[in-house]
Amino acid sequence: MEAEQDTRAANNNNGIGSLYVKVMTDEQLEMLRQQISVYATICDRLVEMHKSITTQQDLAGMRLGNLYCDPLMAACSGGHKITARQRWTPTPIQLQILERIFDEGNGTPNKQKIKEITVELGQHGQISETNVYNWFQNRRARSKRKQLLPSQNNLEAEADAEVESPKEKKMPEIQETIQLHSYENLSHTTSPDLGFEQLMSKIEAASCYGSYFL
Amino acid sequence: MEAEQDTRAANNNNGIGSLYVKVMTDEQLEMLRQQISVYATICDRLVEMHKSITTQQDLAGMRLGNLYCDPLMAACSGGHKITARQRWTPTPIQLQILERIFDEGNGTPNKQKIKEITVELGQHGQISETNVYNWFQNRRARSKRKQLLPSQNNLEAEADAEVESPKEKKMPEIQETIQLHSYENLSHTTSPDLGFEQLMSKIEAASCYGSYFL
DNA sequence: AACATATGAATGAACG
DNA sequence: CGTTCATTCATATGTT
Repeated sequence: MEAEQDTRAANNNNGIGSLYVKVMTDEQLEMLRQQISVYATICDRLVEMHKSITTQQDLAGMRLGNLYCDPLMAACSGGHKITARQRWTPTPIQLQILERIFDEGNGTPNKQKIKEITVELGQHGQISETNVYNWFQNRRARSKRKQLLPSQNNLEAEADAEVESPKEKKMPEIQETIQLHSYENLSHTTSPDLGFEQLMSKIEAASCYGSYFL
Repeated sequence: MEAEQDTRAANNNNGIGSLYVKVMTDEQLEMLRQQISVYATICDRLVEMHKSITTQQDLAGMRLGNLYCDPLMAACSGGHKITARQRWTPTPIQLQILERIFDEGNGTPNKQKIKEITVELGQHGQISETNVYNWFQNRRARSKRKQLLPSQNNLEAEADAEVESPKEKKMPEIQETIQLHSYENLSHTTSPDLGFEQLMSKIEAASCYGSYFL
């Protein structure tokens, strides 16, 4: 298919019959082909990987956590984009109420209380008991944490500040569960699968070509 | 397939378009551009997914075959400290097995059972009896709680959970490869990585164009 | 667009 | 066992 159009390339930018056709040189065309086929290959490989991995993972049953198919969502804003929000966000009013309840002290709301609160907040927006529950959990945890780290500094060690918390084992059994690792490091240094790195470099190459054409 | 003649004909802005060489019309060029950019986007997304997934997996302990440095590690003075993960995270395979056992009913595993399970899971990653014990405790508690808090509409979760394959396996390393379906379903509605399906359809679309150009 | 922060949610562990 | 804590993950939002 790339036989005889060299000639065209030569005169493709004269203003002749105004625009009539844009032509590409053989080389350009060829480059495009390569690029596309590279992309196609990469995609296939990636999809393959993704499937095999997710199959395993989903299989495990997890990872399906949060889907909010709020029935209301459909109703919201006259027949338009279903902005399926993936996580609940308290409305200002709800937040206000929550904060008030939280400040009232009274510690952790029990189940009954949560139900009540949920009902109350429900008048101001979609909400579930779980949301309320989580909110209090997080609120408590984070307010506590704030107290503890007003001025914390470490020159270099990043995340693992409070590393060793000497845990006592209550179970009479073996509790040799310590597991090492910082996954950041691992994932950066050791590639999970060899093919991936190669793909990445190919993608970069492709993008490189791409910058010319796109 | 049908395209070649047609597209040329489509270049009708001027009759002169009939340069009888293989050039690309604006439309074709545009199509190519779109195709490439689609591929680029797809690749990016896929790479992203892949990374996040493999990261998780690493996290989950896939890669910690090489273990924990023990108290010795503490002695590793100086700047380099291998950060130890403080809490156990089941690998997908372990999770799978645990879920299976849980679903089998049989309530709370007794000590003996826990020992057995621990041994079995130990083949797939570091784990202790305490971990197993806790896992069952939590699993039970939370599944019970879920009944009481019907608010969150995870309508699917249940159904999917029961799509368990009747396939029986004794060997823990057998991978069940079902449930791609449920994954896909989830993706259709709203899923954490919403987009995979869309990507797939785009890829198909791209391949479609591709069949012409490539 | 890369990076930072806030926060909802998930979950292992611990407590009473 | 039921409940709570602590940590982590993921996403939404904001900043440079």
